Amino acid sequence: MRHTGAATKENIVDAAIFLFNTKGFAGTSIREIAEKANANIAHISYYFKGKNGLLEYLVSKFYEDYLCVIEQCLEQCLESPKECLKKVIKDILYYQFNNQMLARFVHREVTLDSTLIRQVMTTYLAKEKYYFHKLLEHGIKAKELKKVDIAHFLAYLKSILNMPFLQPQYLYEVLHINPYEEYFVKQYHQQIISWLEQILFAKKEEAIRLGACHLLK
Amino acid sequence: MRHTGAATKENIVDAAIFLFNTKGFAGTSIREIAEKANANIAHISYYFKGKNGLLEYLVSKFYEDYLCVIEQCLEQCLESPKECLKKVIKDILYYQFNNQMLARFVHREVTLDSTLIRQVMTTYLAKEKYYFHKLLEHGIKAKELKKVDIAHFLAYLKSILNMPFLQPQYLYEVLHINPYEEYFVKQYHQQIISWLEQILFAKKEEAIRLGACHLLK
Amino acid sequence: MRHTGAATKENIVDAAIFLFNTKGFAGTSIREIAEKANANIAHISYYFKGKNGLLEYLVSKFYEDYLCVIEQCLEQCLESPKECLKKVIKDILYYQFNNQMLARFVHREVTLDSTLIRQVMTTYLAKEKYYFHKLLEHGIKAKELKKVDIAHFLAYLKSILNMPFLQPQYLYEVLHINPYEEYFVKQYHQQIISWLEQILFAKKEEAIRLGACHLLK
Amino acid sequence: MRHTGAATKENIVDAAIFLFNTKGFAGTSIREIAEKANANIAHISYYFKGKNGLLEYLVSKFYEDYLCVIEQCLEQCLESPKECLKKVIKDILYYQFNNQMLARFVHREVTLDSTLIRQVMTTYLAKEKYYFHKLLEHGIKAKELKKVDIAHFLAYLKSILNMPFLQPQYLYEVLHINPYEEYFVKQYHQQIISWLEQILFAKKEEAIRLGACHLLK
DNA sequence: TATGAATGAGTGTTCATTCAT
DNA sequence: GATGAATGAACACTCATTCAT
Repeated sequence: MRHTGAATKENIVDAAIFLFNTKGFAGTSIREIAEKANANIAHISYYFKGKNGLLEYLVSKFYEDYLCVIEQCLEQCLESPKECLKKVIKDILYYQFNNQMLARFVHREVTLDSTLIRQVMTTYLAKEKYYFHKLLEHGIKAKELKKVDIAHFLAYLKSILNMPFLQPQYLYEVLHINPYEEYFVKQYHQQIISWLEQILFAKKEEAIRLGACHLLK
Repeated sequence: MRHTGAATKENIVDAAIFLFNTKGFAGTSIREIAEKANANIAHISYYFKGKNGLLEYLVSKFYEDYLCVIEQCLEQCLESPKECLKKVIKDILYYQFNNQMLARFVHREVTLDSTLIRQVMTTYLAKEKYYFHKLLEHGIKAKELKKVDIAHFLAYLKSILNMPFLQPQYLYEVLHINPYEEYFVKQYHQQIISWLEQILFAKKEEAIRLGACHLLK
Repeated sequence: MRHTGAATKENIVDAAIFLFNTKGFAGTSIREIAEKANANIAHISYYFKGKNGLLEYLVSKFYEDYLCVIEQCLEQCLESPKECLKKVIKDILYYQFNNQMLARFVHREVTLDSTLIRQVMTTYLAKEKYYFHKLLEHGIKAKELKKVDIAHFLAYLKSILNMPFLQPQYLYEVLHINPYEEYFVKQYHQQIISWLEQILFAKKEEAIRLGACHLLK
Repeated sequence: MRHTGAATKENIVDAAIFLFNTKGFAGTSIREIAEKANANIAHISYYFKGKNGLLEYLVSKFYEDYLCVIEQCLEQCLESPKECLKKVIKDILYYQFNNQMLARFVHREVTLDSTLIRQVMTTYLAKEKYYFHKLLEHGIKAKELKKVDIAHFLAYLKSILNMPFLQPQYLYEVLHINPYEEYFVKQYHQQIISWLEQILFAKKEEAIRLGACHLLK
């Protein structure tokens, strides 16, 4: 049986994502991938220049699309920084939800020490940080956002944005939250917004109320 | 040359933690561990019943000590749930800080799908959840804590408690925060407390102030 | 240097037969086989799915050809059961003689307790027994053969058919019979026929003679 | 728990016989033996000078007792060579029946090529051959036995004497004869005697009858 | 371009033995 | 004398990759 190159490549990608997600990169052999993809073992080296090439391909794919999502947001968002941040958060959540297996695998693999990972750090995550940094800065200047420590806040934001996709089994089996159905993202999104309302977003009402109080004195 | 068992065993554990932390469990060979530990390869199977036995040993060790930390807190904390929660958070942070490599490795490995992980989930993490659940419930009843969705809050809390230890290189290389020096924990601890003040802890002052305001009307 | 598959495979089979014959299956390592066959160690797993696969292959090969020999005999033998039996015995002897090393190894290995052996028992040896049983029954019915206990006779026949190939060194070193040269088979074959003449084959002459005696009375 | 040396040694011997019988010498590890014998692994090297020492011990034990059986027979047998031969055969059968596992293991191991086996050949089996040879020679001289080729007859005799103990599973599973119960030995013994009556023992009756016939002419 | 065959390095594990106690 | 710990060699096997076709 002959496969068209494109289909085979796609099959390999899908199989790799599934297996890397489940068993980790180092814990998966290209034999397993080829078998699951109904492809020849040599295809992997052929298309992706080896197992590591496949890893690079998938990680890059994830982060490139990821950055695309952010960039599209930033382009469209001509409104306030706050609304823009809200949209970015929502889009990132849905992007990760729609690529759950890839997301889990990449987020896990990114915790290792390797040259590939260092590259990712300086290429994609630095860029991501830049976007967020700019957005937050603007928001703070515009007094839409509280004066928070940006670095710490980013650590905070990243951790809650990634957590459900890095540890879905914890949510599912321990907390009895099902992160695989769409209802979850909606709910989790609202939750994050609610947290940000308290932590990040400057509260106009309170300001007004306080002002009112002050006036009464 | 004969080594004493205890020292060799400890060397293996240390080497394994270091290497698993750096390269992942599947990415590390027992030969590397033995070499780094200046031990015989057979020692690993001898002491830990194979590579998987070593994994189980380390994961169990981490979580047992982890639960110990929580349990000791709960025993000592006869004060308010809120203060108890604060102490638990602080102790967990410092426990993870003092076992950074082990923590990173375990948190990463726990994102895989395997029977070992499932055991950990149902054994240790279920217990941890139980402790937190009880604490939060009490706090909410006592009106020291806001009425939050406990499951979602736990996801939130866990993610920010673990994040710096799971992804220290992100902090270090992207955010330029150094998570390896003690100053970081102190700061991060305060940060978390500050977040919780806004999200979880019922604000007495505000209540009073609001009350005062009300009186003024 | 690349070897053609067929040649390498054959080399492995030959080396394995030689070494298993000499040192036994469990006493031979695949390294030795690969070395003797001038093949890569991985070839053995590659061609035969592991050492056990190689064992199964050899045992099956032996018994399949063995049964073939018997079946061909039975097909051709349209004469008397007695003559057919004689031919089967001769062909089995020569088949084993021509595959001495394989025969010794298989006969030895078949004395172990394992699932493989049990399969052989129920697959090949049961079939062999069926053929012999049928043949003997016919012969007995036709009064060409004496009324012997078939099961016991089969045990007897098998033991003398296999013995020289299972224990050639006993013949050679203790009895000073050389079972490796063709002269031996010829002689041993005659010997067996002579034994069967006395034990199994109904003696026409005697019957006649006795009859004659009887007439004389 | 301390074992007395003698008991431990016996346990090891029993365990070794059982396991060697089942899985073969090379297929059994001293760990398994020690475990089954509830003994320390070091005991085996300690008592028997290693695994090979244990092998030698068991093989020697088997053949020494085996020769003892024959020698006792020969001493007691002051009657005719024929009756003596009958008794030897019976005693050998029962000796092997009473040491089934050891017999199977030794008979199997003796089909290998090794220096140990060569020693056994020249030490015990040569002696056995000598006894049988003498006995047969006497019998033939005394015209109690037919003039048979002694070497071939010995091969024949050995094969039928050993077969049920070397391949009990063939008897059991293929021929549906149970070689493990005492009834079998009795029956098999009679069978052998019956075969020998036809092959080896000079037939007085026939001689007489023939003579009678001759007279009648 | 696509692929089955081939490969040597590397995997985790088990081995029989030795040694200090 | 008896034994638990220690050991290096060997085990069967799988790995990712390469190569000729």
